[in-house]
Amino acid sequence: MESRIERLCIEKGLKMTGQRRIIARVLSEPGDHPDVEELYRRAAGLDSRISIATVYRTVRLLEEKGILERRDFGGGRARYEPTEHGHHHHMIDVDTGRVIEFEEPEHERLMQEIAARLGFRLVSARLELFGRKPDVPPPAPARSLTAVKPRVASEAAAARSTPRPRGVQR
Amino acid sequence: MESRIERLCIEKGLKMTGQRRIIARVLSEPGDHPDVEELYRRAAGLDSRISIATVYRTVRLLEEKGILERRDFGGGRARYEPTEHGHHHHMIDVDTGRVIEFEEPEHERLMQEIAARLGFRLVSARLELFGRKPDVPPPAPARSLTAVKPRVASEAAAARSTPRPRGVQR
DNA sequence: TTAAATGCAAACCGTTTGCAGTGTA
DNA sequence: TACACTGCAAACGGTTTGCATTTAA
Repeated sequence: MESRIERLCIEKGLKMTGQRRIIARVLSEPGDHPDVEELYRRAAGLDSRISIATVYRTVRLLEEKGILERRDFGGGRARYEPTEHGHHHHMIDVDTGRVIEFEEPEHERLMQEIAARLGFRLVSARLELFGRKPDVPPPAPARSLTAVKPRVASEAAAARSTPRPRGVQR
Repeated sequence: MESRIERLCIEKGLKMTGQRRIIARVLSEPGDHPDVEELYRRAAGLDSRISIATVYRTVRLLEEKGILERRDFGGGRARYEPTEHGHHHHMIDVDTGRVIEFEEPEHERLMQEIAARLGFRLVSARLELFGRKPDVPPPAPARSLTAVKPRVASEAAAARSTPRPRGVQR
């Protein structure tokens, strides 16, 4: 079965290698925003003949072709999502790192207005809301936004990513 | 003459070394958001006995003390500004990298509302507008957001920083 | 057949850190 | 005098790249 992204690659004239097909398939999984390492992990799970260099080259190529969009939610790693849905923004759960997308026409209009007031033509915009579920108290070893994969030397660096809710740093 | 940040350092019980005093002074220059290299360049201009490791350690310490805030406007380098003024957001000129701060109460309210609608208590938020002056056509060697200091190997990386206006990559 | 894609390992860049020496309080 | 701070250089983590090899079209 041919994934959506695979189809787009073919349309753009890219060669569909085995590795590319796997990566395209993983990227077609809906509703998440994996970083390159996560992508690599999932892809390697399907076919171990994939190197992380290929994953990096592929997401970069796909971004240049307009098939993917790169996001930066802090933590020092780029995350990717398929380009498809219109303008949308992100609500990030600071406890789990989960990302929820939303659209907001009123907000769209307001941003145009602000830019115009400052004398600019709006090229792009980024709105990210960092929040916490009020009913669920933060789990015991509080997992911060960037705690997806525990690391050693750079944990501090990850925890310091912008914006960091006061009191959650480690 | 004692800078605002220097005073805050003393209040927090930090030792005021010559290097620290210089860095504090540079950081007190109003209305910009330098990255560490820029900070280092300016500080070294005032006193050459400053190493970049000290600049990194200082901004980190000052961030932990709540005196500075770290920003990420893409380009792979953290930028810093003094913590002082209330909630504000940023309009970034994609041609020059210049940053304009603004406040917007209506927007503040809207963000609370969106978070609540999604079932979250808002912890923090980030709104960044990337724009271009409509009257000034992009200068010949188009200076992108991250072109503050021309580099060699990582120019491509810098140009790919989120969000990147299509057609301005190099 | 050939240009594009890959794997490997080394390079790169921003940032952090270990250690021995320096300077503030 | 004690301990925070500093400089240097090496380490680190994410990302890119040179080169020889493989592979889709």
